[in-house]
Amino acid sequence: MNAETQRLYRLKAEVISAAGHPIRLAILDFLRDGEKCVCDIARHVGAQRSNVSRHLGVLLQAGIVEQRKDGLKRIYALKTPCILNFLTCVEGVLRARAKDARLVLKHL
Amino acid sequence: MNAETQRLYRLKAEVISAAGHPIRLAILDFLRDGEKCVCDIARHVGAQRSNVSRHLGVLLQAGIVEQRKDGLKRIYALKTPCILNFLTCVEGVLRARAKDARLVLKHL
DNA sequence: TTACTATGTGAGTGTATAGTAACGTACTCA
DNA sequence: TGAGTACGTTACTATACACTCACATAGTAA
Repeated sequence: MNAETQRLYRLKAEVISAAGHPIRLAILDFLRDGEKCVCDIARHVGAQRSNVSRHLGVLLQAGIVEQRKDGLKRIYALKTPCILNFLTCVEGVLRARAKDARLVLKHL
Repeated sequence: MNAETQRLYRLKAEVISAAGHPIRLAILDFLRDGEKCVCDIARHVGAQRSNVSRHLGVLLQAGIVEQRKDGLKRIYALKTPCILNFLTCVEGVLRARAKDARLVLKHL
């Protein structure tokens, strides 16, 4: 594996791990129905505003969301909604995990 | 957002962040063409075997890969190949990022 | 100007994660 | 039985990350 390939994996990992946090996931799911301001997002996910602001910064830098100013507010929106499709696959993983867990229980 | 929803986001984030590491991403990409043993994987990604073994443990626990024994070797395979579809979306994100970067450069 | 609102950011702390080296285990073959 | 191979695991250090508090900034409205 050459350096260029490694660099690409690093960039991809950056994007993926930006989505791999409970709060950021909740944010992405919330943005599914349209753009929102930080205050709404913070209220919805139930976290402190400064913390949410940081998480939004991570998503913004990863290129998953985009931002625009509207007076006092900053409005965030999904930039690449295909991220949400991925959640379907993740749910599949969780379902398979749950099934395995049930099988283990059965054989105790 | 209630506790159950939060728990679900935590579980999903666990799966996603399991994929969000350069080496683990390289492993998943390598498993695309079929099951492999740890020794082959370690050689391919160019990391220490013990390190690769840990990363495989993370992927295993997340339910993304599965494992079987074959004599001395442990063979790992993708359990939910839909994970790879996601990489297409991630590449889209990176392309958009690159495009933005070019635009910024143009206006310097 | 002053007060208020929405947001971002720096500093500090605690926790989680990555990587490595050394050791233990399980299997194979002579 | 003993040597060798393919792994996993433990213990350790270094680094990264999440969270909070306090403060800075920018717009708004009186």
